[in-house]
Amino acid sequence: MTSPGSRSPCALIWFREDLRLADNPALTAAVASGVPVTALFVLDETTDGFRPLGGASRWWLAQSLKAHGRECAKTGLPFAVRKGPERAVIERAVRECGATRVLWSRRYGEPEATIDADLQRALEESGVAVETLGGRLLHEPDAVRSGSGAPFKVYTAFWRAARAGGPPRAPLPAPSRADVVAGPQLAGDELGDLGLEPRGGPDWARGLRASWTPGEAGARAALDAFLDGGLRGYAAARDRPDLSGTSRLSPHLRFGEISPVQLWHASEAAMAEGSAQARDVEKFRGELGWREFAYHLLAAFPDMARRNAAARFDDFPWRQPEAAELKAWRRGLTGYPIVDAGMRQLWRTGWMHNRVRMITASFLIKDLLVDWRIGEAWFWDTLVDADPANNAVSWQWVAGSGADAAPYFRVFNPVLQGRKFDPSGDYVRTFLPELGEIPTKWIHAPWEAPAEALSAAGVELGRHYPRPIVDHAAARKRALAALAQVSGRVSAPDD
DNA sequence: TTTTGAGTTGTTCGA
DNA sequence: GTCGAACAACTCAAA
Repeated sequence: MTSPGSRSPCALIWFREDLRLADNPALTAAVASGVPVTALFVLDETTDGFRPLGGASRWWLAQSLKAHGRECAKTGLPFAVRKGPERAVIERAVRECGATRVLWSRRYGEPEATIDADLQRALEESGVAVETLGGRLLHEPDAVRSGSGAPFKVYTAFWRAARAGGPPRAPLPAPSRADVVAGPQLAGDELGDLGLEPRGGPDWARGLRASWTPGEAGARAALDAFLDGGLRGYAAARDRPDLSGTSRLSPHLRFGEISPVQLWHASEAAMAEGSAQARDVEKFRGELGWREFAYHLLAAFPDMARRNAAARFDDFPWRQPEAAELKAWRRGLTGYPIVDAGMRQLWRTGWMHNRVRMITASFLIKDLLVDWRIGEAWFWDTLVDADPANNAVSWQWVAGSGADAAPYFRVFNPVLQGRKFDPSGDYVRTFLPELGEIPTKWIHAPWEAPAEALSAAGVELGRHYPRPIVDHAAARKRALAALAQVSGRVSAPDD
């Protein structure tokens, strides 16, 4: 065994949630250093405090790592994947390849940020240079502050302040094969041995395979398709689950296959060449803004996935749901078509339209009065874009337990929402084939349809499709009463 | 310090 | 059918 000192210096790029070569500041810095570069990804399922990835995310990660391996190979960058505790794996890899510098893109949640800081200190004490760069976000979460220096708790103010700093930096090109000086190839684990993909049992990943192309090239293709057709009219169409009005870029962003900086400038270019209107581009950027805001809040409230940001919600009288109720929600058998279509889209494709996420979440929280954390956990397990910041912040937003003060009366009516945002009923018909023949007039409330219409459509309620498991009007009253219990109303002071 | 206007995404009721 | 007001009271952000 040779001592590290006898090796020629090299740089280790540690890929994490930035599985891309283009616009990757850490990678660009590694390549620019001029020393040979080698790359590593670590699958850590043992370190204390990490939230295990959900099933859909594990599937995505497996595909994304394969794709990333191919991209690295094309560029001449040695890439390996290893399983084990991050810190020990990185320290060992540094010794093995004699790395004199280690680079990575920053992570923002906990315990990741602390683990990174500790590792950086340890490496630097042993004489290894460490460079941590941004790349996941447009703005560092702690760089945007209100006038009083506190983190923002209201989106509009946050986004206004964030944008006051000017447009984001220009995106970086992917290093070319000629740029890359290949370092030593680290021995790695076979992807198939990592256990990321489901084995045995029903092939639930089939729908995911049919719906997505994970990886940097797939991300680029999704962006091109969006720029081609989706961005024009985005402001209006993004709320319509029966249209293809959204970018569907969320899982690619989640795993860093594409960066928000790239998306920002791509939308800028589309506007410049006249293929998109300012209104649509602004709306799209606003969605990037929500992602930024979620990370901003997560930095301020690291417990966002576990605790109510508004402490008064700790006393909220959640119901202990019956197993059957929860099962009906998860399987899409609540009897409310828009809710059920959403839950089945989620199960089948690993993704749900944003509008329908709000409706299904509102139904669980407000209609069934179930603790938002139960829903958050289900989404975490089943969404391919399950993001530690977005998922937790969004569920708390619907619950009203988030940092901002939500109007107490924000309770979604699943019938009205369905009629308003899926007016054709095509979204429901796509995911609830048993309702395929029901006329649009009753598609969102089949129990209101006359008996003849139901039998003509071949539907017997309670047999082919369930009756509503709760009465929404009554559930709404119950939810408002429960919310009143934790309202900030101060009882009369007895002074 | 105090004040003021606003707060992604809603629903219902009554005119 | 359409429209505007009402729906807690609170917290946030900025003036």
